[in-house]
Amino acid sequence: MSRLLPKAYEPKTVEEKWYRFWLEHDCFHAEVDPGRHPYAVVIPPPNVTGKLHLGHALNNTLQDILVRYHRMKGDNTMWIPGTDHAGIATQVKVEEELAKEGTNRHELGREKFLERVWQWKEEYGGTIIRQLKKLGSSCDWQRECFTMDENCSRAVREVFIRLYEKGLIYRGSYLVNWCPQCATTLSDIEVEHEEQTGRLWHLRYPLTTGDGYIQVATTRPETMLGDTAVAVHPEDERYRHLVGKTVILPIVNREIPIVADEMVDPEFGTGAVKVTPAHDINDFEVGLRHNLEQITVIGFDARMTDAAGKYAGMDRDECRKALLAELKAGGYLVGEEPLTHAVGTCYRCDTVIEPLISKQWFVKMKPLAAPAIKAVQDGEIRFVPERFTKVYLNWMENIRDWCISRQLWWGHRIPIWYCQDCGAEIAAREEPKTCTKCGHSQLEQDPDVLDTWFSSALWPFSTMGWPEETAELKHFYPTAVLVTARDIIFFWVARMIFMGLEFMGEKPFHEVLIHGLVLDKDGKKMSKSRPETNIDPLDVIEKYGADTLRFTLATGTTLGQDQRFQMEKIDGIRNFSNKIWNAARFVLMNLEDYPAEEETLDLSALSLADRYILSRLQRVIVAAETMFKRYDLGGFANLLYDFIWNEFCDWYIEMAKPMLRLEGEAKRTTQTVLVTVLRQTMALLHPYMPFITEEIWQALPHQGTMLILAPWPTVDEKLLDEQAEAEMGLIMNLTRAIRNIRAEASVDPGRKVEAIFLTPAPKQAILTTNRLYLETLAGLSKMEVQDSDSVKPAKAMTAVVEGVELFLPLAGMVDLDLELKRLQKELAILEEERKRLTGKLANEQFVTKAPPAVVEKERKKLAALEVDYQKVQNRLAELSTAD
RNA sequence: GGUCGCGUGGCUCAGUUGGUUAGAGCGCUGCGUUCACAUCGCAGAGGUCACUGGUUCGAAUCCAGUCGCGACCA
Repeated sequence: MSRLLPKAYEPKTVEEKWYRFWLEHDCFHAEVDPGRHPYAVVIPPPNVTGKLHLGHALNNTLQDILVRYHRMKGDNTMWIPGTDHAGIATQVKVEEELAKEGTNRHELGREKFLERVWQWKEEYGGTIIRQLKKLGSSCDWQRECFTMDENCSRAVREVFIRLYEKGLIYRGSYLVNWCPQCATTLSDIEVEHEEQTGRLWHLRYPLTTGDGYIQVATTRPETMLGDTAVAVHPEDERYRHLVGKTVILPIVNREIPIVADEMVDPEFGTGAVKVTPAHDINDFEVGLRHNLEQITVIGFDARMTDAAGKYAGMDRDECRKALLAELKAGGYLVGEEPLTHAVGTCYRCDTVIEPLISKQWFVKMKPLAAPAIKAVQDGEIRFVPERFTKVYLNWMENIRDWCISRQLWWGHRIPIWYCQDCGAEIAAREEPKTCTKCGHSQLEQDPDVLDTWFSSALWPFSTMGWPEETAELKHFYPTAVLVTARDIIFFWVARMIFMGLEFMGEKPFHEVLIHGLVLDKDGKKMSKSRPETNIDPLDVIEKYGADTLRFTLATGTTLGQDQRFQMEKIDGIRNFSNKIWNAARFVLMNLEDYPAEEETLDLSALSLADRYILSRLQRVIVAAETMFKRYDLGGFANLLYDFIWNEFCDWYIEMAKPMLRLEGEAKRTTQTVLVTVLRQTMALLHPYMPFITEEIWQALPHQGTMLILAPWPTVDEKLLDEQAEAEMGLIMNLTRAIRNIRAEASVDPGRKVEAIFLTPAPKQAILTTNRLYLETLAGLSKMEVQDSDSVKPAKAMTAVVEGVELFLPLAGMVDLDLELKRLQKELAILEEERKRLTGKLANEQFVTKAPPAVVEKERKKLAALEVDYQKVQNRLAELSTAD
């Protein structure tokens, strides 16, 4: 490989090259190996027809970071990828395609339609997988799964049958969420609640006795045709006398009772509500409690049914208008007011949901929820951040039975057959030939399919071959961590937990890492309706490279918090990539005479800068350990950014430059440190930016074949060097002080100046041994180091840094006024801080109650401050008298 | 209505169990093109940490309340 790297980093070719290389060397694949510590992750399977969006990019970046980190740490790391068949979403797409051809699924028939869906899947299903690869995801592609493949399908049937046989799956009549557009039921969580401004109509229902009315308030007047009661709160004084009486339902002329039920909120509307058990979930429950008739007046097509009398056949919205007109004419409509309320809409198509009674399949949840609650309460499964535990528990504890049948064709067909002769209901793993009851062979399978989430709930074990007792399950289950966004806790995380506990007898994962959403630059959810705010991650990868996208997303991550995505940020990280690239170029350019084969780090030969940067590197390695444990991936990314840019590039490389101009051991040691630090830094950064780090690592002297499989850096305690960090700190502060003076005095940047330092002996040594750094970094022509009581230069710009008095006798350039102002400003700052500290230490309470270490620290601080303060003050006095 | 989160320099955000003079990136100002990088360097300006009260020797951090924003559940 050429060591002549281009001046600017070009991600495209580099990324393609290394991804291919890793695949060719099978780096992502893991085999069962009982001798090694397993680390398994299953991907949240994206929608098979989907395209990568920024949410996926974040989700998979985080997973890949964890996976690459653990792989380098030596764990037997396996990341199972795959896709979800996404029932409604996929079916809708294919139906759209059919519509363009002027046909539809009913004309095609079920079998032909499913062929089309599979065709579609073959054609477009690979898209998201290819995109995941572009992101750099190091998934074990040999283990790629699909929720409709043979393995997963078998697991689905097995789970269904076992639950059925246990009595935990049943078929029942219940009020379900019906989407008239998608023509299917939806589970409770597939319904989104949208705030809408509607109206609250007040209707009066005449009492049967003829002596008055009861006034009800409703947002859905058209459902009155199916009213079978009026309800009031049992303790509502206004209505107590009416409970038990009946009213005549206007227009319909049905006599219906007034019942008392706790469900009614006396504060809302008139305090009396109409009860429509067939069209509202609360009313449905009231109906059950009071034995009310359920009259379905709206059908599956969102049109009024025959039970609606003369309104039959009318669309629900038209019916509302017509009905209101008639009610008004009849004097039953007594008022209306605007009201914002939550309306249930379909999460797919946004159509307003119609609650309807129908026969559906349900999973009985209470028995399954109990262990799932316990596992989390006992801390066996840990949510990160912890607060999501509550979200989960809240939902689990109030869970209702799960409606799992969907009136779709694309999905796992419910494994139930009905005997056309005797009506028996047969659950079977394979299609039965004859009825188990009557022996006849006229069997018909239930036409419905299962909720997509039914199959994804089994994902952690179905992908490892369950119900077979595979070696994979034994070794890799439970998986280590599940990484997902918080909007999917109910849909998926919760269901995996109870399914895992029920069928594996063990939780599916130890930890759940919940990350936030990626919002647009205005902090709004990205949506199709505002395409201008949508950023396509593939465009970003194309332009800036996957590393940049990954690092941008990673640095923006704080535990569980949403992040805004801004292109300015991308630019910043692109610059960071370029910075790394050029730092590497610099190191490589200075390695011509470097004997890579004999690389050894001789501790006794290290310069202060060497000791400093090596020590700082150790601190980064230490931080990695604790930050990864806490899942503070964003924090560690920022730490690396800072270490690389500020400490390594801005300081160490600049200090290395003069060293590299020397000959012999000094140069060689510097080369060694440059290589060592850069190589280790590339390792630390690799989980975040796999491509550029591999590219650089390969170009540097190294051992082993590739960085992706290189060992994770470990701390070398010998290199932790507090003293070096402190001494370097002094050099850095003096450098800054000199630069500051130079800038304020407008000294030409190219001009070298003289500097005199006055300080007691211990610091003199530090300054003299490290004079090369000061001279180079601060632009000094010569420097003198003298005792504190030496004669001070009369005309000079000055500063005091950590007890060191600094003089720059800028011949002909010293502006006395400017200098006085500078020093006065400095003194004011010191003065304020001195006051603060003196006050604090004078406080009896503080000295006695604060921890001694804290008090001691403050004392030392004050002492050091006093010195500087005095010196600045003296200098000011001198200048004033000299004037 | 319930639960949760957020409110920190012009903008976007960090801030671990309360303890240096509250940090970063972008933006802004001034200077700078020979020797890794102008996708850069150096220097600098800019914050009563939403508000009120409380706990504490000490609060951006803990508690209570108020206001504003967001999410989820009902």
